[in-house]
Amino acid sequence: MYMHTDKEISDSIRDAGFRATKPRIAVISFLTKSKYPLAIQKIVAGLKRTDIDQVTVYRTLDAFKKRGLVAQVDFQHGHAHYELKDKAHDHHHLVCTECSKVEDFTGCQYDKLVHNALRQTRGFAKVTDHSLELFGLCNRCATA
Amino acid sequence: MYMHTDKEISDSIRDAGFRATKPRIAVISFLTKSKYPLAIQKIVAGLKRTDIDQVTVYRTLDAFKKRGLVAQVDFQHGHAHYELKDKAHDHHHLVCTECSKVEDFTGCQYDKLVHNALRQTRGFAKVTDHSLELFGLCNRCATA
DNA sequence: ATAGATGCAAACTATTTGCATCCTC
DNA sequence: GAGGATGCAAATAGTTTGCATCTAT
Repeated sequence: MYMHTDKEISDSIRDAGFRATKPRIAVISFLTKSKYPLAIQKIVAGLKRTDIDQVTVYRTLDAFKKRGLVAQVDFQHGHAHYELKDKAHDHHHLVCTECSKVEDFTGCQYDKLVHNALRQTRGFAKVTDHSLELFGLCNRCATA
Repeated sequence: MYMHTDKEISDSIRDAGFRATKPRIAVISFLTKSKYPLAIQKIVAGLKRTDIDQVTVYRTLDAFKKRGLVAQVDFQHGHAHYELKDKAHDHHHLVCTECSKVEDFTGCQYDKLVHNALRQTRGFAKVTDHSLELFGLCNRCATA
């Protein structure tokens, strides 16, 4: 999702079928700058100078998620995290259960996984998305 | 997690380092009977004749989760689901995004996944758990 | 007997809804 | 100008905490 200028962001928002409003551009722009999935509160906090309401952030992320622009990620912290979806570079997260440190990894073999799952189950027509997280201990927490 | 009698369930609770109380036995026993991960509310509702407080269910599941007896699963429905962990038979879920139908599948190649992830990342010492869900459309919803 | 577990009330956090107003297309 | 999007207030849902009481070991 190589979006850097406001123009590029606006276009991708319109491509997804939405109006390119200031709040939406700001949310996407902010996510573009983050290395890792963010909690809603972090997004709202990061956007506080722009005076965007929390509710708008919720609605924006929800809408974008439905169109596949944004991924909702669960770190088992009791609230959702969001990141931009980069369809060309599927990746997942390794999360430290002690300190919440996050690192990315790739190579979940999605196609294989889907094929295998559809073969085993009988009641599903297709797979449209997936979530995969690994939980463990980072070096620091493992030795502490 | 082949637990059917109260005796077996009690023992496994004690093995995990807890006291085998009526609420805990009831929660595990109830989960044993479910094919799929359950929302807290479903568990509380299913246990209503036993007069177990919601808070106790939360605490029980939380404690069991920490000891690896129970798995917390995220279907992106806004609340957690729980199921017994069967260490010998790792499985995952295919979830219909329309009607929430769930089916299991196996074969995520956990060891490979872990090895690959630890090789790619530099900051992690070990992986202790994983979550994997596929989302799609069931036959009924796909044709509707 | 004693430490762990429970229940109840209350707090807190996360998320959703309704509606009048606003702004993009 | 019309319909989608926003902001504010308020409601709802999900989860956690404090503390007195209870109970498994």
